[in-house]
Amino acid sequence: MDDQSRMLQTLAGVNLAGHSVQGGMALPPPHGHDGADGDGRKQDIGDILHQIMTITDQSLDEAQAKKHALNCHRMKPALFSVLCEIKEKTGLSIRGAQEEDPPDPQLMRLDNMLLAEGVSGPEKGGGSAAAAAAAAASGGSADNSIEHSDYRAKLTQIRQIYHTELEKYEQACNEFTTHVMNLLREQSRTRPISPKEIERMVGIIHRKFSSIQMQLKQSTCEAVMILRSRFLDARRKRRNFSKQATEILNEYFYSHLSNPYPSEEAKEELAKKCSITVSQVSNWFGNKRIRYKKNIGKFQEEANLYAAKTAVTAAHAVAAAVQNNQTNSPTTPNSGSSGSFNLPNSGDMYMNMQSLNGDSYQGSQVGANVQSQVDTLRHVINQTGGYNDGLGGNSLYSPHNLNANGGWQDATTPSSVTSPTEGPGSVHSDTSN
DNA sequence: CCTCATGATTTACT
DNA sequence: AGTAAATCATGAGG
Repeated sequence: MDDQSRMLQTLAGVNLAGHSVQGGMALPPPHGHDGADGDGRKQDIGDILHQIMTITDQSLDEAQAKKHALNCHRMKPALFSVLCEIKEKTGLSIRGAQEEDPPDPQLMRLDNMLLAEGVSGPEKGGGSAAAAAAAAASGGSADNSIEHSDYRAKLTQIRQIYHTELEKYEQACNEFTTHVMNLLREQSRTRPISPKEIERMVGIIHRKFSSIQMQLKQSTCEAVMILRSRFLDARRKRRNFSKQATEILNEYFYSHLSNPYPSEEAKEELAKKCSITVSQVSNWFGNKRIRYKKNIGKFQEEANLYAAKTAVTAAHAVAAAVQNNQTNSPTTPNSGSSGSFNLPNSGDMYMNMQSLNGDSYQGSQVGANVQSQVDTLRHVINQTGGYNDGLGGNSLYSPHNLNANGGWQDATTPSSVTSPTEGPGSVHSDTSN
């Protein structure tokens, strides 16, 4: 105790020497120390410190009286300031390092996720972004609208709970902070509490509350994840495409059997025609290709069926095209329909348009394509109704489209497409019938 | 209930 | 990023 008081005394002396508290020191000393200024002050401060140090040893009444006396002491402001400074310095040296904590990566992750899911962030979102994304992934057809609204409703519920809880915590945090601040301000009249210390205390409170907030965010994220996984599970519940859609897809597939890889535009077009999404079209073609390749025999009948169908459609198209060729200048045939892809039902020559690796055909190529279409028709029409369903090569659709590796022929140089004597996609057979 | 068909997902590859 | 291949999970028909 004595050592401590001596130390404090020294510190007080040192600090007081060069500070604004000097103003206070200029006042006449309380106990009539009229001697040398420096010595008198030191003695004075020493007395006060001694009183402070021994205050706990005294009885309550006595201490109360002393406290009051100290409070009223004219040296009090100066001493208070010094003590604050000492406290500040020792305090800072102790926790200086942990004062500025970096942004918690986990909290950032949670924040990002909540933002992405539309739980936090602007009200308008309301998870619609996430729902829309999920909708796009799930197909976005009308069938899923019920599930989407359900998902959205649940997400909104989570969002509401999250926000009310967050608000509650924030309010509690603010109330508690102001309470503590008032308390500290009040105490600062009797204890050396600097504004910085109050600030630090507020920081501590905020950190405590933010940890609660993090828990809230965590559980909200969990809830969203559960909801999402359930929604994704629901997505798995598949529904067969409509007969019409399957027909359209099959028609395209079998008329492009040499290269059944629709371009992005073709996929979009098919998706529109079938009222499904592009990814569903991709899925369908992926499944179809692999299943066709695995068991060509099984698909033979189907292939022939669609070949006949396509041929009949193509007949109309060719007839129209030929007529068109006769009326138009041979140098610019059919230039009007360039780039568009139409399904056979529309009566257009979509097969030709769509050939050549999905590139839009050039006007000069149309002549050749028309020619090939005519050839195709000659073969196919002759064979209509006469196809066999054997597994061998004597069928309308032969597995010649697949190369030795089991893959489809190189799309960039499909001989069946470029050859003017063979229709696109080898729709016709090798005249085995 | 069983089986097959089929849309969707996952994984690995390029 | 697009695809093949394997697999999952459900729908439909018997």
